[in-house]
Amino acid sequence: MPMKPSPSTQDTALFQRSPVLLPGHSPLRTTRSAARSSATNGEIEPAGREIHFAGRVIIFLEGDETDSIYQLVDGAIMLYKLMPDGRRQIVEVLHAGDVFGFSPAAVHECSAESLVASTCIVFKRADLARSPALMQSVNEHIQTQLCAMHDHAILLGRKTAMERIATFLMRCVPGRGGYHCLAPAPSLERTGIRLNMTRHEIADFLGLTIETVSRCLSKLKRRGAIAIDRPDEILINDVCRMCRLTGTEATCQR
Amino acid sequence: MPMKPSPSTQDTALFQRSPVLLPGHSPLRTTRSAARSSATNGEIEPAGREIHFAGRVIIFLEGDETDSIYQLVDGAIMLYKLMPDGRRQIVEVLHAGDVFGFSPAAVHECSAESLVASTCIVFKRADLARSPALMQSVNEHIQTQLCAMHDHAILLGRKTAMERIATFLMRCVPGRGGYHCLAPAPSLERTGIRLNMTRHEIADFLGLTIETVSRCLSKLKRRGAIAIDRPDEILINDVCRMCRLTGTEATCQR
DNA sequence: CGTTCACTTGACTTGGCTCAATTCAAGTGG
DNA sequence: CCACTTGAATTGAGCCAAGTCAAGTGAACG
Repeated sequence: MPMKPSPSTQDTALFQRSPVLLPGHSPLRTTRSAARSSATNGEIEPAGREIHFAGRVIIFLEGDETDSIYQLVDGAIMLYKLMPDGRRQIVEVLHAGDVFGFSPAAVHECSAESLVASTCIVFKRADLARSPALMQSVNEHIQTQLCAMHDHAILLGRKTAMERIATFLMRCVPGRGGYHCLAPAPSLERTGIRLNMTRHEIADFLGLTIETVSRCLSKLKRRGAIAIDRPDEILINDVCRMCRLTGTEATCQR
Repeated sequence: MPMKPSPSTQDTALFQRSPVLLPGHSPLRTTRSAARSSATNGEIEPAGREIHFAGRVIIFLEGDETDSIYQLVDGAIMLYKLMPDGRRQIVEVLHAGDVFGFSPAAVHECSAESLVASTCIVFKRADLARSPALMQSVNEHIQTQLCAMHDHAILLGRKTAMERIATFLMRCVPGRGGYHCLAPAPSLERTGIRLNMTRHEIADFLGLTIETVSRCLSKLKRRGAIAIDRPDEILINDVCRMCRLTGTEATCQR
């Protein structure tokens, strides 16, 4: 799996060094959330600064100095790492509740970019130690994320290209994505999903190439398993059948 | 990367269902550590139960019910997941300080087996919320582990077989293993390392086959980069040269 | 001034060839 | 006997190179 560094990946690293500041969405224009108001939505609340990002905005880069941690309130964010020669791996795709931005050092160990318009709460790392409630919330989410990484490790280490794509598509189905497929899920038959990622990003998340991603999706379409309305809007014709293609549907009874 | 499920992997899953209880090392024969003594070694201390394992003992299996979390005090433990057809992925290799055993559900999301004789402290999950100090410690370690998983994701998703092996060997070098290669490390030249894992386990950790692992090591030996004293005792002739083979040695200056 | 058409651009798809890593099959040695 | 090594054959996924498609952009025209 050598994977020649693709030029567009390189571009991201070389030419988007500074965040893409969209008018009215500057990541610097922050809103101080009511420091002592009751929790906004049951998540972390004390002393956090709320920040809004447009989609496709670089939030920070690997190596940037930092003393903060982030919790995603709404939206979707990807964390990625680059190898010196430009190979990229998207290491996590985060959703509401997920936390990010920590590293054992004073610099970020990976880069973060929003996939869609997103809202985060930012804290100083030091605040964590002071607020048990905050720590509690971070702790719970980070545990779940570590488990998700375990699942992703088996995907990257052992699954075939088709199994990876099927797993990825299942991730995007509301009820299922995360963990053990909730067998009697609300969405049994066909479901439309929105990917919010380009083929390139999907490839870099799943450890594949853009062409392999495209080919697998085409094969699924040919087989009638999915319909591709627009590149990032896909209709899964039978969710449980898709689940069976993931290679890990041990528990699903249907 | 389909990877035919190897028969021995299957055996582990099917025939070692119950922990291998070695005489005098039963995981059930636990020692209640002084509940209010000063911290044993700077790690978590309140209300934890200390447990000792011999090497090669299954600590728990994926799917086992649980309400505990573990912190490894000393030794080495691997966490792994199996696919229904027997493919295995070792998702983490843990060392002193690392925590494990959590999952979003009431059952373990992966299996744990000791690589060498090990000591753990076990807590009830509920204890976490009660003890800020405990939570603090767990939190710090889990953050580091998540970052290590990020590194492992790039290994599994983007590195070549040789880069994976080199990365793995570097992990085993005391000063280096974890994060960014500490350039002016104590051990510059040759270093002996002990793997504590079979070729099979290394393969399942790195997303390769046993033969590929063996071939890469042989190639490194032929090149004079390493000497293989015994299968799991390896001499790295030039640590910094090895580091350069990992594909991610951006910072190392030597 | 709005419509049309040629052109550009970027993302995606498809085909053909290649090769790294797997698979299969013997060994080898402690 | 089991773990590991080695060789030979196979193949899944990568790499290269076109080709398709949709969405602009802009100059020309009625």
